[in-house]
Amino acid sequence: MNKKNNYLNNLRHSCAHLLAAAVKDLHPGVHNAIGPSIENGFYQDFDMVKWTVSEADFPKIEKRMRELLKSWAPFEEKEVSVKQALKDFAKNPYKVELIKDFAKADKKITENNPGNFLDLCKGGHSHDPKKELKNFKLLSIAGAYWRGDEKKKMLTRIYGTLFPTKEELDKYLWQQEEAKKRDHRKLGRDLGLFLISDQVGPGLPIFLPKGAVVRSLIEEYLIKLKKDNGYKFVWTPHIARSQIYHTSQHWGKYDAMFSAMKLDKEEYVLKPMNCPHHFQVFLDKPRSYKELPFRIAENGVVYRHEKSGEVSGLLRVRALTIDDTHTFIRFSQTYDELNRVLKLIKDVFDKFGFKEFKARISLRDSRHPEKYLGSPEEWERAENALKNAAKHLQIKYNEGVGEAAFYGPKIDIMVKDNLGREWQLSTVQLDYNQPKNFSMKYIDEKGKDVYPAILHIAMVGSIERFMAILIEHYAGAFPLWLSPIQVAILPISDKHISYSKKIKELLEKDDIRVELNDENKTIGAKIREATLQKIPYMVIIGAEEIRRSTILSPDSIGKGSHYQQDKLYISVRTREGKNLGLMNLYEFIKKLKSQIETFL
RNA sequence: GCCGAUGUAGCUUAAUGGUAAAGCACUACUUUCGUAAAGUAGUGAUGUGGGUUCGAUUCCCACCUUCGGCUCCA
Repeated sequence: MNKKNNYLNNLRHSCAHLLAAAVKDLHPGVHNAIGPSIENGFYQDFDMVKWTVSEADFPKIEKRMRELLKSWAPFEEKEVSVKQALKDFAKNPYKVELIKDFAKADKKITENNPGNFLDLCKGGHSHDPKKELKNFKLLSIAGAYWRGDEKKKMLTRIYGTLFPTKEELDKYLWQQEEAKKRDHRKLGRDLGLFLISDQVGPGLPIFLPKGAVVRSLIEEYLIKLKKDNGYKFVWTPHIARSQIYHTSQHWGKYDAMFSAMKLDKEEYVLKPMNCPHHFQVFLDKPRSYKELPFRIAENGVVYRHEKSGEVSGLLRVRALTIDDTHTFIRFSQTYDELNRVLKLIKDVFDKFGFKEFKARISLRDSRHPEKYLGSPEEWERAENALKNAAKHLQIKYNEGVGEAAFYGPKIDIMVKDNLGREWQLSTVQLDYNQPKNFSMKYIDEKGKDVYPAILHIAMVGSIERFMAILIEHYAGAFPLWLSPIQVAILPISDKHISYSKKIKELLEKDDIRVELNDENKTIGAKIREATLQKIPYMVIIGAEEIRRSTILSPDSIGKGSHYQQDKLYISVRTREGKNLGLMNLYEFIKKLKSQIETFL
């Protein structure tokens, strides 16, 4: 952590003390637990005992914080004995627990008291509270378990943030507002993309016609990309005998599995992952080394029992579609195949306008070889293959030692969206374990049976989650190629509808997704609606356009085949509000096509 | 799942222990309009199930939905 961050963290952490002081001042008898600084602010946990606190109390608490701040002096840490500390905090069971733990760990115990508020703290504070702690704001309230342990008591957590200057605080609050405006749940409704029905159930999104267009465009793109690069698509059903997950060793370890159902006399479950189904494809017949790399893919729907409190919009759902890919390789092919996959992943990011990304490579903890399957040499080779492939493609990465699964190392790729937020999208996992569980083997040049390695690949992860990320990334204004409606045709009055219909037909003939607004509304209202719907282009048609066109009477349009696109005129406006003026249909279609090809 | 908040029409919001208000949207009619909201009228709602009460959308209980959290360690 750099110096600047330390300074900011110290201020935020100090502000948590101030919050604790204010709440205890309002309700003597509550216990303050811990109050660290976090990524965008700080929090303070309380055991409210017999009181309650809600966001409605924030103004009152903030006011008290400001009052107390007036009398606060610079923080000073004072080392005290265990005995003294236990005496000072005898009434606070959380502090007592901490003091005892620290004593056991032989840590120094320090206290501070910036202004009639004694607290236990390791240090790292403001040297000028009156000045430095001014620009804070309480944000939200939530429950959190003491020490993050769901078996322990639930405390009340108050979140807040603080910045050194008012400008920085305001900027942060503005960014939060902006993120709220882009919230895919709000845009999903406003733009008619998807809905979540109470009758169908939480975490089970339904895609409306426009959302379904976006969804299938994403899927079609991924299918084409993969097909063009040697992947064969398969299709697998959504349930399987429970036994298959015993074979894969997921049973009992994977807690998001839905309860089993009885069919005839046997137990079946909804599939929580596609892997075992895909393995059946490999197992279909004896495989030769000549068939490797053996690549199969499917946008496979899986079902995961996410905790009820964790489902949210499209980000966390219970029915999701994974752009799943399994590649069976021989060991010597690892590096080449990784290179190939990572390159494709970069293509995907390009296509969707993610300019910044970085990777995390999860490695084994070499001090504990017993925790991993396979020999240290195999691991060494696989890990190096991952690192070298990332290096070769100039992907920045950091290493997570000890984060690998027991069956192989992996690489996860995170992208940065247009608001600067990071999302994990892709994952490529090496697996030496499942071939053994399922007895998947190929026959090598010498006629010997050999276990392949498997690459588990998801380029965008869940299509639903990816859509949520895209909606927020683009703030609902999808690039032309991905827009559910690409062109809105807006006749000025109903005298111009017939000509508009012809234009619509001609655009549709060129595979442009068009919507004709023939409602009885003013042109201003139609423009407003199309703009709010974030439709990239509006085509405005009135007397002027028709007059300029070679065919003067709307009735004559389409009669005979003499019309030509370059003789039909339209006016064009963009969703950004730019008036592109009069142009003929040929020019317009050419413009659209070229823009679609460069995926803008 | 747990803690807290929440639930009024398709959306955004109002009000009340005694007929639930409005804007947008929708429907009909009028208007035929030139680059971000034409006019008039109409349809439409208290999440579900219990309880208290003469009477509940309002108070109480349970359930459900949605939202913020539950990884960040004095």
